[in-house]
Amino acid sequence: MKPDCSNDDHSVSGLSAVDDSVCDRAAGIFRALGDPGRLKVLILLSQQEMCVTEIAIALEEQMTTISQRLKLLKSERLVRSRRDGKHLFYSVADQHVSQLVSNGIDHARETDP
Amino acid sequence: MKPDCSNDDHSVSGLSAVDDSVCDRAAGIFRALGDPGRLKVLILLSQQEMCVTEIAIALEEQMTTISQRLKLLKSERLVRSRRDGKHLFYSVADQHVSQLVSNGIDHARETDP
DNA sequence: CCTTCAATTCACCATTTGATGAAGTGTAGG
DNA sequence: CCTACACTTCATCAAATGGTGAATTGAAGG
Repeated sequence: MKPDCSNDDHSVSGLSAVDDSVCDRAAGIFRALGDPGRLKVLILLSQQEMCVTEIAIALEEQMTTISQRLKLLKSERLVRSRRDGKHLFYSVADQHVSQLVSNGIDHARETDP
Repeated sequence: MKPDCSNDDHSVSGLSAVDDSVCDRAAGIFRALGDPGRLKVLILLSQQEMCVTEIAIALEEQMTTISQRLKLLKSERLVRSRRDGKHLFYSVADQHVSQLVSNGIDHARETDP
């Protein structure tokens, strides 16, 4: 039974008919970005490829903490890693990710402090 | 002390020098988007203005659940509300929000299933 | 092989989160 | 004013989350 305020549907943006699995995946991505610690890692990696120790030093955190964050970011395919000798170098998975992060930061800046 | 893998900084994108408070705010926004339930509400509202009851029916959830989600989304300034008689109509705060959601969905679709 | 450095995994903890039902606002109509 | 409807707030609780130190894996170099 429809409530008396119901409106007839007229889809607008490219957001109509979003598959549940796609929705879950998108939420997973946003969730991964939704922690200041992980976001800082991504901001760093948007600027340059870095190894775990470097990130830990830059953010003044324990290496194990950074490793955990990277694990989650990687499980959402937001970062990639490449081994070089003893080091594992991480970088943003693709330009799309930096874009997403950048958009979020922009929006954060635009809405009144 | 620098690790032997250290690289000289050469900022690239518009993401260098991100204020801590901005970072926290951006993370807050992403966190709000990072739940399938809330994301579904936003996807609905990206298409049209709706009252709480309508949203609850559309998503087959309890009204109190939807109300809680809307409260969080509003606290992050992702949605606006407007009263009309007994009804409270909610809509996306601005086009930027739909854009952000849309980008996330796109990214979710692009990365292999 | 043995040691060292880099990084991950594991187990544990406190904290946060999200749904839920009961109770409380607030608006309109009789 | 009193009732009905629309919605929010509150308190509760199980589940998920994030950081931490100890133990583990993995790659050089002697």
